[in-house]
Amino acid sequence: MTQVAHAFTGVSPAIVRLGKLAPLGRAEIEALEAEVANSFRLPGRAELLHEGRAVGRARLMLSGWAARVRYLEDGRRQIMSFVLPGELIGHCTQAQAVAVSTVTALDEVVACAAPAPGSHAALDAAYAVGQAREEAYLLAQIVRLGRMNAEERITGLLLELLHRLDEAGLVRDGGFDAPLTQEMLADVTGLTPVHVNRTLQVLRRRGDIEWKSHRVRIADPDALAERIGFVARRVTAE
Amino acid sequence: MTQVAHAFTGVSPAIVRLGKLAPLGRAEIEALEAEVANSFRLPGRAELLHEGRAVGRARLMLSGWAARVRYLEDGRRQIMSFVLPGELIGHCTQAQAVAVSTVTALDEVVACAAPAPGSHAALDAAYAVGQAREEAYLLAQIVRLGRMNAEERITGLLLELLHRLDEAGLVRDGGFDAPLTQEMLADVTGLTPVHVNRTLQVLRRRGDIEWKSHRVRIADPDALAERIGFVARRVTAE
DNA sequence: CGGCCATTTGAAGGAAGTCAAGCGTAGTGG
DNA sequence: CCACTACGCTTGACTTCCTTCAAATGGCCG
Repeated sequence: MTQVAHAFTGVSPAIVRLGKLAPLGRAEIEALEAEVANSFRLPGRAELLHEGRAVGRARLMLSGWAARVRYLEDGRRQIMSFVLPGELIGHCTQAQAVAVSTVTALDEVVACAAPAPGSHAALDAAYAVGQAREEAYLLAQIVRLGRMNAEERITGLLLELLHRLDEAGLVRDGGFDAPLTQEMLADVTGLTPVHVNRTLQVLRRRGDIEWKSHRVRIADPDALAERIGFVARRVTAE
Repeated sequence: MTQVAHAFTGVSPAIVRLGKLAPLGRAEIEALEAEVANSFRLPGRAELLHEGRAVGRARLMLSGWAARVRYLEDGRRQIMSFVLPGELIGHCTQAQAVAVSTVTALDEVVACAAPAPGSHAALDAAYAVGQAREEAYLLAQIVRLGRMNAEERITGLLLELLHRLDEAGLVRDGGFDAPLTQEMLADVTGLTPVHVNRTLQVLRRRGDIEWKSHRVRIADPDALAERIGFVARRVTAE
């Protein structure tokens, strides 16, 4: 973990996203920036949290993607969810907490300590909303895996990612950068890499998506959402 | 919702289970019993929470089973998780919270208001642990649906239920009562009722489980857990 | 007894998995 | 500059697990 300094522009997407969960005041932004100044960088494959080990202080993802993963004894791997810029790792209200899942960096990740809860009410609100969202993402993932076919799983996931990244301002020209290989996509959708490949081809030929060298574009998100019945869930009344 | 009174013996499993999450003192037990005295009864199929609607006060399941469900437009149904006696419904730290899933009673359910957080430290600790467990259950469900075959999904789920019910003292002779039809089991495991039926037959013939008229017995839980690689996750250091 | 619901069974089809090989491209080192 | 490697993507042939459709059986209760 190397200490590095960042210009505000480099890290702002994360704070932008956090601020959308609950409106942050001047004090909260300052508390965040103080932590951002001490952000650290992790290479791909590094572990941010290890299942069964004590959860230290919560961390805030500033850039890069991480994944909550679990391995079966015979090597099967399941990615349970992604952690994107502006999202928290290891946030919990429990004292003696132990990580329930390993969190692995998928590419180079920049993160910082999350300001401790209890000091800023607005930040606590954002944490609470963030936690509720995380739960909603897990539920959506369960529905994808339990009741959707390969096409629906992939498009549903991509639409969710589009929404989440959009909130962090990480969507440009209707597309986003994703550090995902087809194998990772298989591990998150519960499919095999081969089948993911074939399904992507169908989606590409049909003009639904473009996916080239880690850049994903969805032609018509609303139409696609309509077609597969995707809904972005609210976790809070306005 | 009819108001009914309960003898302590009728409701204790729930409190027993809650007390296992964090040691409760005399004051907490009394606060719980005060709420239990106003418990209410809901028939099967009743909704305890409706997706998209405001979450009122959290409730504590005293007896019966509930399920968090989601329907797709074409009628496909997915049960995302079960809520068992001693577990909370609608607990969240957010102010303007909105339910992220509908919760439906699977059979007759008795529940009461959960004592509000903030008044008893030990109870808050139990809530926090309960929430962490709930997350762990969702993650386990994701792994089952994403990377396990029919046999593993069913046995894995049954082992989890055995553990959870055992903590509430609801396991007798190595078995428990489950208000589940094979159709519900299909909806939770992401399979079809027909395939659940065939898989259960295999498990029965092999002597792994008995399942007759809502009574489930697992012959050798430890051996079965070993075989499919089931692990009950800790969420807290001892 | 008759109706209803859950379970069971059979036969056939399909979505996704497995195995194995062939590409393309980027990085490395002689 | 060109092997040589490594990794990710692509393709083909074949298999399997699970689904679908449809009908039969069994238990429970009015």
